[in-house]
Amino acid sequence: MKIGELSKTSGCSIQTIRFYEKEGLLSDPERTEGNFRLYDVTALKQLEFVKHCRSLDISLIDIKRLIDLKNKPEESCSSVNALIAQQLALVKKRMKELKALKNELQQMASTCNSDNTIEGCGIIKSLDS
Amino acid sequence: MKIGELSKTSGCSIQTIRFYEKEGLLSDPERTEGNFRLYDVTALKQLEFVKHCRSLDISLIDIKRLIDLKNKPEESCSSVNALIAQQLALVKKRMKELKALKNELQQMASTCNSDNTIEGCGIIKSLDS
DNA sequence: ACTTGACTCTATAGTTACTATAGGTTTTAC
DNA sequence: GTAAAACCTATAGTAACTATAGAGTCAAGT
Repeated sequence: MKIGELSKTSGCSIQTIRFYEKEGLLSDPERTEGNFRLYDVTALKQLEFVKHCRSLDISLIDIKRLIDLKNKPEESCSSVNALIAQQLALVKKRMKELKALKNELQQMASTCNSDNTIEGCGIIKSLDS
Repeated sequence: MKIGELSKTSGCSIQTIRFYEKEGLLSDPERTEGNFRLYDVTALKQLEFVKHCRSLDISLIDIKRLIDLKNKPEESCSSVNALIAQQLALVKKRMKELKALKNELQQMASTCNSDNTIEGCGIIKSLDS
């Protein structure tokens, strides 16, 4: 299949596919005589692997590491484990931050009386302090 | 004070201060004869306003909007309210996403037996599916 | 008076993960 | 045969900074 079909099948935009290729996350595809990229099911699977990792917010560099690890099936998977654990720690940290944000924003929102002018606005006041 | 002192007092890096100025979040400061930026307490307050907004993950564009609103003290503060509400919605949405991420990552992590090889690694398997 | 070092200046490039565009080529359908 | 659709590469833009290069300014010490 050509890139347009891969794009539709995978749900990745054409530019994103070309971008992943340039970043080394997808192997260089075959080309037609006219230089069009040609993909097979293996390429689709590669792309879906990347997509799944991205949906977990794993960075492109880490995805590359995972791909490299995948290609060494006999090695220990402790590095895979470590990578996922690190990702999990990152997510937990961000969640904690967002929780604090949410609290402050809710607190602020509650101080705003929408009949008021900006002059007396509780939100602006709390941002100023 | 000069930019170095403002940087230390505020906790913002020098480059960030210059960047905020270029983006119009801080008013253009006085200059010494030798073209060094000169700040006063007002500038420090402006910077702290920006910093506080950023700590709430409010985008620079929205901070600019808030600053513009601050300068119209007689207007209704409903737009301020709307902006904060929108920010809150954003944070809530991201929290929901992260919660789902966390669950999947935890689920994945639990399938990894660190004695195993990559070949049999449950994490890689779930990423492949 | 001179030099050294700390501080500042502007302008530019790099970061992440894409998205969008320009300008050109190839293929497909009628 | 031609027009539209799909494809190609290369480059610039996004957000919010951070880092660098190369130059100018200023204060202290000799």
